[in-house]
Amino acid sequence: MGASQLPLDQFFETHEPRKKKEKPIKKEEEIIKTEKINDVEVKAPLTAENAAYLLSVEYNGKKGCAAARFYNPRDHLIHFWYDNSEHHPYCFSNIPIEELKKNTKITGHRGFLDIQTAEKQDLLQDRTTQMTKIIAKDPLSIGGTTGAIRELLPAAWEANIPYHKCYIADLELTPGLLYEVTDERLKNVTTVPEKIKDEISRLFEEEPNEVKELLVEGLPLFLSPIPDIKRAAIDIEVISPFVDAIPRPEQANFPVGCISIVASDGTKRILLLDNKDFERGEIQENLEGVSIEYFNEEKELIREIFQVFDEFPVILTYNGDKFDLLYLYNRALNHLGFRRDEIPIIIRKDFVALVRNFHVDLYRFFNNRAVQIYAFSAKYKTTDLNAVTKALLGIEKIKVEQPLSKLPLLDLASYCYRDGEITLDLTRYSQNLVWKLIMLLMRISHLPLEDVTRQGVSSWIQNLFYYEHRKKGFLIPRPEDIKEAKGEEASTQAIIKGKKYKGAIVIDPVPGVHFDVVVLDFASLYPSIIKVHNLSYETVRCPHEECKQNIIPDTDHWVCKKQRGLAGLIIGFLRDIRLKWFKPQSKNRILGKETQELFYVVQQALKLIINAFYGVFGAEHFPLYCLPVAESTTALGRHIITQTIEKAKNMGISVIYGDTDSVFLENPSESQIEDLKRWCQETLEIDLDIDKVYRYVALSERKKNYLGVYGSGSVDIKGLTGKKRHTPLFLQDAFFEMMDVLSEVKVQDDFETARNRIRTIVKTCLDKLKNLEYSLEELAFRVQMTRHLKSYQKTTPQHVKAARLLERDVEPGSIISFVKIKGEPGVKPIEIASIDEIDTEKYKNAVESTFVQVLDALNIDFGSIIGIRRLDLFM
DNA sequence: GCGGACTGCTTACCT
DNA sequence: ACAGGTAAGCAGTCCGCG
Repeated sequence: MGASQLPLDQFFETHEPRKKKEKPIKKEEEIIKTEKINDVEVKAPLTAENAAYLLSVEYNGKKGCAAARFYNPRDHLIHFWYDNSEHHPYCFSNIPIEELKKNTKITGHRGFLDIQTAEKQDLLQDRTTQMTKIIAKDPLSIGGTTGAIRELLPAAWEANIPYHKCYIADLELTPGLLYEVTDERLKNVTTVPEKIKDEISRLFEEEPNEVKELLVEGLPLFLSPIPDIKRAAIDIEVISPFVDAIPRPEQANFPVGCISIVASDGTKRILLLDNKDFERGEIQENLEGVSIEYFNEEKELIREIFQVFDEFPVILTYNGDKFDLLYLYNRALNHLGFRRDEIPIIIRKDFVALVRNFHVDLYRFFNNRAVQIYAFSAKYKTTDLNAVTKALLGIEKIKVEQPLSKLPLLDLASYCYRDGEITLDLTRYSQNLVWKLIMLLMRISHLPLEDVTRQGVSSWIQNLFYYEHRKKGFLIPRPEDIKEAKGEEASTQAIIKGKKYKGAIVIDPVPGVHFDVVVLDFASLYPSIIKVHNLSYETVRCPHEECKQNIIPDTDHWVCKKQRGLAGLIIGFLRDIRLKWFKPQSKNRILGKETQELFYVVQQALKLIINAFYGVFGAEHFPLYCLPVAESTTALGRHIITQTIEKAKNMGISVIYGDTDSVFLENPSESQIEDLKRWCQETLEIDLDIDKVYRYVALSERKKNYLGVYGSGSVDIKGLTGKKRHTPLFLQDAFFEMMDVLSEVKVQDDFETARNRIRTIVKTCLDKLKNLEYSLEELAFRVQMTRHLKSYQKTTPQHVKAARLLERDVEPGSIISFVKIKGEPGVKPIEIASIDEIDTEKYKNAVESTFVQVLDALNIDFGSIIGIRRLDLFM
């Protein structure tokens, strides 16, 4: 297959002219130096029989070159490979080479190596341009130190790309794929089953060559087997005398009392500091089959865990970057007298790494908003370990009644073990779904393992773009180049104050109950728009006079008719291969469970990237930020939904609601649906699909707020207060009781009985409230503190008021549980409130407004439901 | 001095 | 550290009120 003849040499000839073998060929040992972990170096070349998966590239300062790390699935070890292609860091200047050669500051720079001319394609101007390539001995000489080469130039291109990413792009490497070394070169040896390759290729027969090239490049990423890399989760507990304060990893003042190690090879260990002041307690149920090892000295315990780090190619933690590994490092170095070289941990700028293998902090991965929303449909709302495992695995952390530092040793061990176990399981459940997802995202973004799990979607997409630029010989524009070429003015005005441009539209709902509602939506609307309308930073407001007539509706922007835009090309390909192959085939039983599962994860990974594409063009910190692209995308989106609604109305269909990319149709006939779909396909070139069919939908006049009941009786609740996570539990419960009632409604007449049952629910709820039969926990509003307590300067929201009454540190992200009380200050955290302080009047209002949202839609008056007299009585 | 109208801040949600 | 749009509740401000 194509990828097995990776055109490295060809690449170097066209884009990377290299001095022809002036240097003596290195001896094999030097070229293929692999290291067995534990510092025992062995020669284990990456041969065809010994091929290994590329996991990362980094710059090795000692050796002065790029170092790649591979996972060998046979010995489960990490192997190192050092660059032998004489690749060096570089950047570009637009100053002619002769002139630059005279600049002695540059040619005399201590890191200066060479200077060359380079022909590059300038996409913004749509022309080729002569650039001067300045090559340096080390990355810091290009940038990152004072007086670096990029600072000596009036303007430098491609000077801000971290060297390891640069190396990956230039050698066209794909982390996550299988490599061997032949003829002293890294060679991708991934193979794709011929049959599948042929079938997919057929689907792309009509596509232009550029797309076919992407296909050849892309298929191995999606189809090659994903290694189930041996990995261990670790979790540490610190014995602190302070009950409420979480130990500070920077200080690491208290001993590490317990460490759990739970690994994919079946390893189950607990390392315990045998503290004689502590009660031992009894062995817990979940510790069966776990090896519990006692240490008299903390130093020995730490030494043991450092040893363990070397036994596994990948160490998993949950928040290890900010806590566990940082704590271990500082504890070992500053309190236990370890030498730096005895600690296998490196504190890097943005994360904590391991010297010889990999540290994956799952907290950072699950905290990624795109992962949370697109991969896991926002099943977890907060990203603490408990919330995530509860949502994904159905398992929770062990609940403890007393502070951790007061627990008997074996209870602590049990608690710690569970944390390790669920951390590992997060990567293992559903046939390693999360692990496979990570590996696929690595391949698609071409980012190393440690980067892809920590960086956001903008960085994934940035790297994917840069990779394609380098591969095609396109000059990567600087942010200011894009700004200058496109202007900074938006041509639309946002509805929300402080936003940069206008977004989607939401159709005013037609209030009331509507039976037999069909919801149609445009499949990945924004990605489709970007593809179909050729939107990209270089094509929107392109330099050609003749394209200026090609206006995007509702804006002053135009789009290129001459060149295919890179964004549209890439996203179009990713979208098409997902829709045409992976999504349908993931449901194809004939392929067998394993393949189906792989395809499911692939389409999930693609969805993640695809959905984020539009957003990054509107994000100022994205290096290819281009407001006109984002603005054109939403403008076309508005145009498309508006046209569709117009058409539907002309066809006599009643459109009762719509939001961004969806239209709610009341009781349309099948032929009407078909006609509308065909019209969209033919006129707008975007596919309109049936998303869901409701038995009935209840709409109020509020947007983004509705209730739909499916034929099966299950209820879809959108935006209603009763479902929001800060709503007190007693109210959520009453609300869901009402939902149960509504799910049984089949025809209009059923609302009569429903109404009576709802009346009972509301009355019971209000009665229990009046008699204070609810607990403080049930009455608590649970609101997240998104920032540090002191940062609330402008106003003091209630949850902040409550948090301040706690008189302790409250970490950003934590949930404050508070109740509303009579008199000042109006709220109290449940920790210090008592039931007789409750302000029932305020709660009554909350009950009313929650129910009113639904009753409004059913055209039922809240007063009538509980009876006006009751309301008076209540007060 | 106080309440209503208004704006702004904050959170949680929708697409 | 991907976007904008909407709802709700409260905090804070301004204005009128002989």
